[in-house]
Amino acid sequence: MDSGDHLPTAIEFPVTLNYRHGDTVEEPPGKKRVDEMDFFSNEKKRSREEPNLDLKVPSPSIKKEDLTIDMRYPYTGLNLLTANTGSDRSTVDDGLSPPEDDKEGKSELASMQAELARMTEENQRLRGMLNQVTTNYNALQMQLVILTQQRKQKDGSSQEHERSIIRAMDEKTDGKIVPRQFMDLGPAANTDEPSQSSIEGGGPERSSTPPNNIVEAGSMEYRLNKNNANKEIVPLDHERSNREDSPDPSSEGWNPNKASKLASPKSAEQTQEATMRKARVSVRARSEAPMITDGCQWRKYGQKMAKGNPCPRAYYRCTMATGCPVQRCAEDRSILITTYEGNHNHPLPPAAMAMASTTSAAAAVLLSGSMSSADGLINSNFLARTVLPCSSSLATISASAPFPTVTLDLTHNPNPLQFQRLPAQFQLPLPNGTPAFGAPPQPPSLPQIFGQALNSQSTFSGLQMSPNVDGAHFPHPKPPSATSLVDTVSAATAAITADPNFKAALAAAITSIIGGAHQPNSNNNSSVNNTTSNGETKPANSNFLAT
DNA sequence: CGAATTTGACCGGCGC
DNA sequence: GCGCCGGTCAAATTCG
Repeated sequence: MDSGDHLPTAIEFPVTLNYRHGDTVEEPPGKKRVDEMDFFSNEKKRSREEPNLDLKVPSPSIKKEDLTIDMRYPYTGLNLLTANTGSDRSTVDDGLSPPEDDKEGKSELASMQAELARMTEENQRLRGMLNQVTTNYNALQMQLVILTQQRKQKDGSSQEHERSIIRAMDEKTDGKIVPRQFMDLGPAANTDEPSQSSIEGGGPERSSTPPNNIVEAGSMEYRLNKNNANKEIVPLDHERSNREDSPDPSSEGWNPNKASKLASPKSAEQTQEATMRKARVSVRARSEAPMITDGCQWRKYGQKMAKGNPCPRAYYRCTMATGCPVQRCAEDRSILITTYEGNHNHPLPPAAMAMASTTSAAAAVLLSGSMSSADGLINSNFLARTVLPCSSSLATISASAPFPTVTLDLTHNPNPLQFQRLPAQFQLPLPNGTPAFGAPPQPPSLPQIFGQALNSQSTFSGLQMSPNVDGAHFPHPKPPSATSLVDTVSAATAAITADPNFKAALAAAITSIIGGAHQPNSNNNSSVNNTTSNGETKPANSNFLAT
């Protein structure tokens, strides 16, 4: 990340949305939905939280033009407002202090001025600290670039270049080599059988879905142990209050003993899944359609009005096993935000694998630096640009959410060949190019590109579909050897077209494959595919739609 | 009539 | 301790 992109740059004021609630609502008189009540309570609270922009100058001795708002530390809450009072305040009758309090007022003024001076000094000190941090960051980035170039000169091959970048990123983290999930090429014990309930049950209904499906999707959360080379995981239930991934190993959030107790023998494998579950991949796409058809079966189980969002957030659960929270974008009803969370624990149909590879790639990029919230995000953002060199506007990474979230923004159409005509129903065509539901041939979407890339490269062992895949049989992913990995990357590189967006997409897919090829089946439901789970956004119920 | 959706209620986390 | 809020449950309703 560079300082310009990710450092907070402005104080954000709440945005008032012109939402005429109830335009399309026809409710029986006397009946009030809870969501509606929620919304209005939100409105009420929002109005309370609105910043008062009418500056009340505390004293006539302080002129408005003397007020300086220092926005360089917008999130620190320190010294945001400084005032140059100029003259002696006691000479001005502010109407509040009776004349007999002049002495007391003077002393109060003196103390305030002293405090003001202190704050100004602290402000300058913080300013200096920020400058130093920025300088250090720039120096580190320069070192990284130099290191990368040196390694590139040593070995001109593109695959070595990619690996050197990754190695450089590893070395950048506190000088320690931390194994990356997509570089961990150890053999995968990926021989678990598919979930019986998912496969032989012929697609379990929610009513018959075992409770562990729900638990697996929503209740069990794990935290990655940054400081353990084996990437042991800690159930978050035991330290939920420390979810913010404190980088400090001595902090309460990280207890090695607790971690070792709680981690299973297959901790490394579970870490893969845990990190994938921990990460969220948000996909923004322009769509007026009610839902994304990504090949999976989703069942709506709830809908809520999110705070500050005129569009309702709908919740879907994969009826094949997994669940994901989803929502629709607030600022533009034509934009669909789909948040994917967790892993499928069942085979995916080909169409679903395309999207799964997309989200998995994004999650891999995100989680490649997930050892901590601090350097992890730095690394992630760097990797987002390294692995996805042309995706600065395509992929963004956020730490604001409870889970680290990478957002794939498909709302921009950088290349008309690829994105010029997203159908009204945002569909993910089948990998063979046949659009689902008989839609006419369309330019490929990003996930479709992934799917085609995957199918065109037979060496892609991770997400590769067998040539005779028919949707009823889903091959177990084969763990690639180190050499086959190089071949894979090489083959993928050779397949990259001149289209930079295709390059970025393919790079993401490669990352996905490398990172997920050995993704274990560590949970009881025996995940077969190395993909992230898919959530899917549906449009809000028309009764709730804002206008 | 079974499946899917809707929607009011409930629960737990979290901030004040 | 209380209230807000996100997420989930489950009964009621709708749909095919």
